[in-house]
Amino acid sequence: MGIAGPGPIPSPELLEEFSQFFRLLSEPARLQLLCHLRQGPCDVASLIEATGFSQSHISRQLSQLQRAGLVSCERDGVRLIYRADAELVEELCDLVQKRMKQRLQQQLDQLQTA
Amino acid sequence: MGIAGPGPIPSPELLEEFSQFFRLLSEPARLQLLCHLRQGPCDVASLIEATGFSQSHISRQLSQLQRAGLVSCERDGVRLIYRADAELVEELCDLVQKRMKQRLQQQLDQLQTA
DNA sequence: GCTGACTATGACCATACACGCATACAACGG
DNA sequence: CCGTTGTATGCGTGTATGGTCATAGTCAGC
Repeated sequence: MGIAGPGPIPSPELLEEFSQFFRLLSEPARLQLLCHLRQGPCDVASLIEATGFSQSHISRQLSQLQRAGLVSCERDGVRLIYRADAELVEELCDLVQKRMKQRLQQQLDQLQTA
Repeated sequence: MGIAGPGPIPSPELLEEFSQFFRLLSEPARLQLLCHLRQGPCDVASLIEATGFSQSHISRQLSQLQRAGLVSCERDGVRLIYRADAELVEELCDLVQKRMKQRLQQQLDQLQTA
């Protein structure tokens, strides 16, 4: 009885929450930041260096991820060290990736039988 | 070694594909359509009736979902019957929902110990 | 072929938001 | 206390896209 399973249609509020969550992952910049942080905790300077984004942009994206609980940070003096919190993102991406492979394989098969 | 796991940072192209996929689910309207279709195959008129969206809007959203392989359709005379294809969406939503419960529970616990 | 029902698409507007710049705020060292 | 460094935020801009209306396309029956 998940949001997308058989059963009553979820309330607009619930739909809104789900969509907001997925929206977080719908931006390459944020996914990129999450990928870097999955390598291990990281300070903002490294993220700037690695991604090429402006400091302000990164700050905003990280705070969004933090509000969703996907990322947390601790101070080291004046710097902030961020870390990726949930393995949820990995699981989600694994599912999508599996599905992508599947679809590509199907298309391949169709080309070969034709 | 998923996109978000430890290992090399995924290419921009891959990040873009993932984000596009998640973007599909980042819109309440599309989630709503998916929810309805999970109840069973459905023609467009019913979707219009159920959601209150305009015909053109629904048509666009469905074609987006179709391109991603989340939905497919067959003709019944002049009408189109759509059906939700992947259980992927359900799995994704289940994961997110599990995570949401978890976070809410944590917040509850914090309130009770304080 | 013509008509009527259903669906897709082009044109358009309004809004959301990514992104950068400048600046204000916070924390350490002198 | 003041300068330096690092982070957050107000503001402006450009772009993407949700949503509607009008219209063109598609299919079945007469």
